[in-house]
Amino acid sequence: MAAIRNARERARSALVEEIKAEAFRQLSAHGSAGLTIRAIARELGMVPSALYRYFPSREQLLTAMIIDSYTALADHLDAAAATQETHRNRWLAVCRGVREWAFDRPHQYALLYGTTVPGYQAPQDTIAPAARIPALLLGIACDAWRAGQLTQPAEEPWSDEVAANAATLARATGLLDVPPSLLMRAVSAYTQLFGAVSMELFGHLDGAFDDDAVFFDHSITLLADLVGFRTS
Amino acid sequence: MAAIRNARERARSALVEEIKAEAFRQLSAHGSAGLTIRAIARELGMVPSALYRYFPSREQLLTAMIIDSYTALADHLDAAAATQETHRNRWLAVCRGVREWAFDRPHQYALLYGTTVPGYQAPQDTIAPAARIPALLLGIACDAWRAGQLTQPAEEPWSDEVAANAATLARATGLLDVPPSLLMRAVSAYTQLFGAVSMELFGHLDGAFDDDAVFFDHSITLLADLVGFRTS
DNA sequence: TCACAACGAGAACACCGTTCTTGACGATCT
DNA sequence: AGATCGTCAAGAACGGTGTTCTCGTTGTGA
Repeated sequence: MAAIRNARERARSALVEEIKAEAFRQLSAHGSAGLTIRAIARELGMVPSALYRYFPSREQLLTAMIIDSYTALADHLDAAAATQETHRNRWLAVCRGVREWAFDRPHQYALLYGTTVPGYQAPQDTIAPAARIPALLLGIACDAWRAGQLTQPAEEPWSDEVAANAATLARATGLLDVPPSLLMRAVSAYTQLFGAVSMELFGHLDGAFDDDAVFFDHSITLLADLVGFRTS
Repeated sequence: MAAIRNARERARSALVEEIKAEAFRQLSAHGSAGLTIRAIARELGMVPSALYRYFPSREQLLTAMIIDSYTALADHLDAAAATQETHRNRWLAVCRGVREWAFDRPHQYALLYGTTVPGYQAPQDTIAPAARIPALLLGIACDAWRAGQLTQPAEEPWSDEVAANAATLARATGLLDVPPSLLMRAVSAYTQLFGAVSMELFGHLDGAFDDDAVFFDHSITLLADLVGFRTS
């Protein structure tokens, strides 16, 4: 960020932050459907049209909130990973961190990982912050492999098709020094992680367990084993 | 269903079906945000208030659509399972059926498995049709076990907490004759399945693979192994 | 045949996102 | 210092939304 030039710009960016803060308040209180330009303006003592000086549309405000949220989640996960020594425990801490973060702010999680497709558009600005999360997980798995802390995956039937896709994945992530099969397993675990959190949060596990957290923990353990993390 | 009594009731239920059909048309064309009472009425040549004779609110119309959709998906999956002989192939066919169904009608899938609600409410009427899908998956896994077609799961560290939750799961599903660890694994696979479909559909896998279908197939194979399905 | 319930139409209410115009204010240049 | 110009908040307005209510009409069951 460039240094703040003058009072006007300072006031402007302060107001942008205030608007987002109020928007997050509305989001957590009433969900994204209740997040309304007019309500934000009302709460801030402005007139609705005034907000258009700062965000060209409701959708762009949501985009800004999505970017901030991805960043907040990624920071939260970085911090969770930093608390653990072993690779396996770092991986598990990140998984638990996702669930924790999601349940503390369900509407914000839903903004990121809930329905995002009216014909689908992921604004270019959101993809970089969003990519931090899978990158963190894959990074931990790769670090473990490099440190010799992963059990060798059993040889598996490995068709040319799968091999080609695994190679593309390696290229897309820039992780070319590890076995592609590891990357595939890690991405599978990544989808399982968010599947488990979303299914629980959105009520698809209601009534199945006494304590969903225990199932979640068991579930990420199974997947950590699948990726190959050694029990320390 | 009771027999249709008179012309009025026949007209009524026909109109209910027409409204839902038009609503599904709007849903697939413009997404759930573009699904509007007024647009449906317009298309049907009625006035908006007239629809309130048939559905007391937009939300209740959506609820009816959700129930129909769960039923359609479950029927689709039943049919997919019926095409296969071995337990493993039936399981895999169901997994592929979910993805297939979802990508044929993304908005309808999002209605079921995307963000469900501000503050959450799953109307009681939706839970029975929704439960058919996990029941189908768990049923296949249990059939395989009863038929001796599952490899024994390796002994795993099995805390009292996990055991208690597994027991609750067995009770909730009524599947008391199979190892609880199998049920836990099957539910894990269930969350992974919908995680993989949702992540792909909602754009969280964009750019990772040349062909997402290949990754998906590989992924469900990994999880089928985890559940214990023998490669035939 | 009559009374009642169900029905469609229409107007109205309170919201929503967004646009446009108007007037004031602050920063900048001469 | 004064004129100028861009930025800003306000207000009114437009077209859209879900929903409610009233009012004739019309089919149905007694």
